[in-house]
Amino acid sequence: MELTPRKKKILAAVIEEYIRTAEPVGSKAIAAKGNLGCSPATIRNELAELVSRGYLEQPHTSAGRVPTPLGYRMYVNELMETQDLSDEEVAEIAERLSGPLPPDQLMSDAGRIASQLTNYPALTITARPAATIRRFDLIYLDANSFIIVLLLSTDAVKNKLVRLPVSVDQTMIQKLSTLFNAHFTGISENAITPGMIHAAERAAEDNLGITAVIAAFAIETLTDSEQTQAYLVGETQLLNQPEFRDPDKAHRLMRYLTEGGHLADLPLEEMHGDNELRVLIGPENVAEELKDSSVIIATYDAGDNMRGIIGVVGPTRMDYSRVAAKLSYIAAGLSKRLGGGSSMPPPGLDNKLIIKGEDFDEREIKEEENEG
Amino acid sequence: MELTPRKKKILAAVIEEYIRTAEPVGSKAIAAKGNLGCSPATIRNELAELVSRGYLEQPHTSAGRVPTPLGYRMYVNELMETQDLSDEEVAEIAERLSGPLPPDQLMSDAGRIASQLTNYPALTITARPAATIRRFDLIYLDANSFIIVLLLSTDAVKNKLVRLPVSVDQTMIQKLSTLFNAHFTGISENAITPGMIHAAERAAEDNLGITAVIAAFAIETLTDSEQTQAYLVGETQLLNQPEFRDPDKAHRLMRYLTEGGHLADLPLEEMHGDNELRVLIGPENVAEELKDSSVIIATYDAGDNMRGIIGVVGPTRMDYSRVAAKLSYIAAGLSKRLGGGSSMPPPGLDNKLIIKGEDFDEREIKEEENEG
DNA sequence: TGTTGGCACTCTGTTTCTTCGAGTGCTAAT
DNA sequence: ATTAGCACTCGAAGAAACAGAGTGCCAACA
Repeated sequence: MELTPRKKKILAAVIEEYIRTAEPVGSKAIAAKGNLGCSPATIRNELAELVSRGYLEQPHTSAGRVPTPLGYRMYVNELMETQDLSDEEVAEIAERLSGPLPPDQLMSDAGRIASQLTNYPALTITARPAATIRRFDLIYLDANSFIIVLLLSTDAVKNKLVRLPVSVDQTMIQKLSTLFNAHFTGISENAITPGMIHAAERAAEDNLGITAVIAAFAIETLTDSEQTQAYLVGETQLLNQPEFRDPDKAHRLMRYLTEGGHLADLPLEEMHGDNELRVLIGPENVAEELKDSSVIIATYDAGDNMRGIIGVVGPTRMDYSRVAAKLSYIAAGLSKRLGGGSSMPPPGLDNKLIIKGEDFDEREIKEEENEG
Repeated sequence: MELTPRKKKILAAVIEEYIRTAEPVGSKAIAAKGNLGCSPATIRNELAELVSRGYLEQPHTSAGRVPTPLGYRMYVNELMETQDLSDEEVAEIAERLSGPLPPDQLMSDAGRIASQLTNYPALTITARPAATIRRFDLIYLDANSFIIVLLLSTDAVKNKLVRLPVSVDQTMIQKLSTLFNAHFTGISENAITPGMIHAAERAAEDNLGITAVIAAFAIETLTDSEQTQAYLVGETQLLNQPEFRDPDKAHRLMRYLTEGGHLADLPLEEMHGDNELRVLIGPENVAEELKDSSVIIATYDAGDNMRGIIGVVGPTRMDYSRVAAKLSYIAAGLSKRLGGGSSMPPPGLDNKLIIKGEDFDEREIKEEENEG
């Protein structure tokens, strides 16, 4: 059953006030905001119903109301208004994303910006598609060393300096270079078989094991290139939040975020279209450690078939509206920089972003719940 | 004036007990440890004197004693006994440092190990000596792109994929490659002058600005190579320490450590010989934010004239002896891996490490200090 | 029927007071 | 020089009292 417009307004008011103050909010405070012309008593009736329908809860009888995850979900899906960024904010983001930085740096910088602007820890995740090698080059240095240079299909260039315990001559290196270019380009990691390596070894008349070294580097590079990388910046911001004044609680979450690489597998299945935000509220997170935190992520086009995620983590009492606006602008900026052109998008664009969330069930709370 | 042997024993006992419990320690507790055959009353006399000489202090009358920075300094310099690592610890460190990892990874891994083994945040700093370019290679890809490959004097290889808005032919690339190899190798960053670049441009008959692009990359690479890099791992461990139960305090220190790159300039002047530990206790740290923390750092030989620092940060009530043992073994391991051979040093070696600290002044505390 | 003022009630956070005990410094005895 | 004894101090912890914010409900009202 739909909520009446007034209930929605009240719910939104409670949530916004709670986000602002982190204190349970009472009927009086809402009435004082003045938006709806009715008395605290009326609001109390409405609040009671919002509680019984699961959108709010009371820490104890005779305290104000606090939003439940369901309440936040409703707020995010239907109630909250998209915020505009201030001109300064737009300018700052644009400025900081416009530097002549290499993609990796740009992305980690974007995380830093997100964290600083939202005052929450920010995460960045880059998923790389399986790459292939586009070109091999072996640069002969001297009898005992050469450099392997690999150009990947993603335009990344990888290299390695190889020192040999034995001598090779320049023609051998040349031969190997040609061979590898002929047979090892354009294929994926698991297409490189021991058989191929042996064949190349024979063809180059290499009895020093150089072929194997090169092949190993190729495989290693391809394997690495597939890995998703995840970074976290601004963990310390958590300590600003009243809900993390308990050091143990803070420690638990921070450990989860920084250790064990949980970050990487966190929202991978949440990868979705560009210019779309996703909000995971409290128990909607699969990880136990995140059950009373919220995560907002935006996906962006990182160019070359790569897709990136940028997001922030915070308590469920997160300023969804503000964070969404900033994240989406940052993500749009990254898409522009990495995917398409090199200038920043107009700041108005982000209003069109879709905030997509989970479905939710309103649950009826029984009048009386016996326990013990 | 030297402390009597018994005073030293008592001071050591106080410090060790305080490190263990984080509570002010009383005369009774020390007597109970049994090492010295005298009664609590005697110990009280001795304690009183240690207080008046500045090694200990009392949070308030009728509380136990707490070490002052001077007390810790004395402990570190003269009192503390070098600890041996357990076989498991030796095995774990050796195991984790023996992987076939590239140097960068190895160093950041070492930080992780240090943090996990000591339960304090760990920092790693790498200072790179100014590098020169040993060799230039330009790899022609197609009319619109080529790769720059630089081999540095440090054996590092850097590269960049350049895409051009205009066409070049292979001979031009070749010509530039030869030119750069002839004139831009073996020199330092600031030896590259605009004049040189112009000269090269003319010599190569390059009117497309390609020379400038290559030169810019060379300069950028050289600049980068000089920078010291600093990492911090395990910041969250701070939250374990009772002295950081106050989230604001913890936040302040963590922010200092993680932001603004203070880390890099922290103990740079503390660079010192290999296999030597340095301990900075509380106010001995120059940074205001570290005034009631301690830092222990070990320097290791990172090979190729590079020098690395690995260390931990914690409250002044740090387990100096335990941390010193672990850090020195890790540093020795890194030196071996990166500098000399590739096997781990024997675990006994670390006992020979010098713990070098600051000089200190014993200050006489007047019987009565009037204030207000 | 929905809204409102009034009022008794509940519950928490804060403050104040008390108590408890660890630890001290001092003194006198050994 | 060391030690036992003792009075004293001071903070931590607990108990009691208090204030106030907020509620639910009832009766009055539009």
